[in-house]
Amino acid sequence: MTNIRKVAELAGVSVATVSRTLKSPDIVSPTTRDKVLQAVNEAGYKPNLMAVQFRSRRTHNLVVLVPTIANTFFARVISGIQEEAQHRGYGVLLCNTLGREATEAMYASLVTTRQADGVIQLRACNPFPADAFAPGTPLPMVNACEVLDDAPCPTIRLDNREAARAVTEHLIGLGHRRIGMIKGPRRSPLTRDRLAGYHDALQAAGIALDESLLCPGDFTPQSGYEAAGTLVTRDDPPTAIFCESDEMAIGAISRIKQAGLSVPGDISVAGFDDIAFASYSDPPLTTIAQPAEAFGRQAVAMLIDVLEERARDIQHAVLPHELVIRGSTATPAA
Amino acid sequence: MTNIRKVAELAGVSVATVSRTLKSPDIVSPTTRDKVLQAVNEAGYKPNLMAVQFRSRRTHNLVVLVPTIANTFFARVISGIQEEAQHRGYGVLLCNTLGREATEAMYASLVTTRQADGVIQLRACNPFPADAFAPGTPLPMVNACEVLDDAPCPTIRLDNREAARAVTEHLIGLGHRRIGMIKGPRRSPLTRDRLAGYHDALQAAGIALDESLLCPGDFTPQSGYEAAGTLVTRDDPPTAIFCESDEMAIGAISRIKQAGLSVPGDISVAGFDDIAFASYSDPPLTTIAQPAEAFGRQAVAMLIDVLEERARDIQHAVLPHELVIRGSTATPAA
DNA sequence: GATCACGATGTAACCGGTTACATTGGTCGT
DNA sequence: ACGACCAATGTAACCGGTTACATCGTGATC
Repeated sequence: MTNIRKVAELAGVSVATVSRTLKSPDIVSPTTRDKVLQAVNEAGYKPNLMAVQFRSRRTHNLVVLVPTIANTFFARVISGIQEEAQHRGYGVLLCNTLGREATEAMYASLVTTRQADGVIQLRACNPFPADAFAPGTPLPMVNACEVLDDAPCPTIRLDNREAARAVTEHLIGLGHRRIGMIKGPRRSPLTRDRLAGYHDALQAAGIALDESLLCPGDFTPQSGYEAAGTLVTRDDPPTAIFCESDEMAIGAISRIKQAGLSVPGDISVAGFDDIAFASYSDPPLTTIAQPAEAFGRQAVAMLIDVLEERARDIQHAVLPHELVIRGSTATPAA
Repeated sequence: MTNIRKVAELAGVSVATVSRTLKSPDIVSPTTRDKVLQAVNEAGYKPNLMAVQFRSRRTHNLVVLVPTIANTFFARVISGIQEEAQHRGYGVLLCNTLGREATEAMYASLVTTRQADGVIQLRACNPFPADAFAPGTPLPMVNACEVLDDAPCPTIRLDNREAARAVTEHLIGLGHRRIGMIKGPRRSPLTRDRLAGYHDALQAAGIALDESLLCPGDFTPQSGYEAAGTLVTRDDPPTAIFCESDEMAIGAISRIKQAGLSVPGDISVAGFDDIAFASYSDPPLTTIAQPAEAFGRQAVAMLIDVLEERARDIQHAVLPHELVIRGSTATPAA
């Protein structure tokens, strides 16, 4: 393997001069610079970045903890992360944690063992043990999408409560009074906030909450399919269903049709996320569009600000959402 | 930062003893082992893996070059990669290349600069310059899913020709004679092989090839939607369309319905991949199921075999596929 | 009792860069 | 002519582990 010493020998200079030529060319004389660069070429020398990183105590790698990469929404967030990281000269270590805390902790230890500089956590959970860092040190992490209420680090989120209120209000505006909801996982702040927004809208319209219209789900099409099954087979099915993710909405529509009902003729369905398939579903999905790629880009930007100590204090960003009305919601049948 | 020297001092032994206690505990006496382990605990010592990797010239990281992470099929492959890599003690550096050669080359250089040990390439392209490695050295890469014909490394693929033949034969068996095809990108071996399988089936059934029924696509729902538009607005639209990906099939179905036609009543549609949404589309998609996660797992296994020099010679694996018949294909209207 | 083998531990070189500090030689001012 | 100063370069310590080799003590063997 060609290393800096070989190049130095070849160029007839010291290793320091080679290093300087490559790192700060302006402080070596043009003559030696040329000699060195020619030797670098001749030897096909590429610095061993492992050594550079080891010496500089910086890996320029970021760990991304994603609950499930199979979710199209996260796939978009990751695209944004990737793009911004590449642009800033950082690499991305992607970790599919399936929401398991042990797995998250394992990957987070990439930071404590110096294999990565920081973590982007897409789930509401702090994967670091309490004593992982010296007190006073800012946590090398940002928390995006699903965020902790009292996150000890920068966060980037949507106003989920407001978004859910907007969707529900849209359904109420169409004339719906019995509105079901297919929720996300019980523990998730997303579920809690969206549920609160749903409540807000019902309350504002003077509609009493019917707990039995709330079904649990886990964001997958399968769970939407199953939850819709329980709603549809009731004696008094709702006339509209708000799903906390497009994937669940697509599963729900499939189940509703299977029961011989039409969307939106018999039941309106609204989703959340605006994934690519939302436009191609039949009918196209009314949903909340999230700036998924922006989540990723911003997360990287904020994390690097922390890592490179440009951040004065802990920032919290709220990104904009938009209600996108398509064909899956309509006035209820009389 | 606590390092091995602090621990050694604390335990009253040499750094070598600490290192040995952690790496091969059996060669130190139980007495010192206990002393050292206690010191490790007390100091909260975690080895700096950066240093370990630097010394051992092994990073235990794998680079994955994925054309687009937004594709649900690749998301599944990546899950498999992730799982197997974690199990084998390797990390995954995921790189969304968007099929750009320059981006691929940049990420591939993570290997030449010793930031990663090997590459899993999910596109038919060799991202390394010809002189990146000494002649005779096996290329630290495996090529999966879309593979090069003369790959200089292990490959894992599907028998795409046979799979496409099976789908087309299924459509012919239902009575279709005018079968359109929405293809993948022109340069891709996948496109070529699947097209060949389509030809095979037509030829075996004595159906003449109609070039005008072949439309280009790029695997996205959008491209399927557009391609279906050109097929559907013809004077003599096909009675069936074979799409080279489920995502395109879902786009195509959306466009066919928009034209006032029914699936499969007027036009049957078949896809390829069997993504999660395939079951929930309306109608559910007939498609070719690929063992996506197995692609990922096997790619990791074969790459590690190369890296750890267990592989005698270059292996090529062909994974099984399965025709899954659902509601989107049926006998053509009389 | 001297020799030897062996287990346990210490010493220090090494991986491949970066960089503080030392050294050299030349220019400039007085 | 002499010292101050500066630009250009070299020397070597350092990052934090691993490991070849040296050393030491103990018990077995002859």
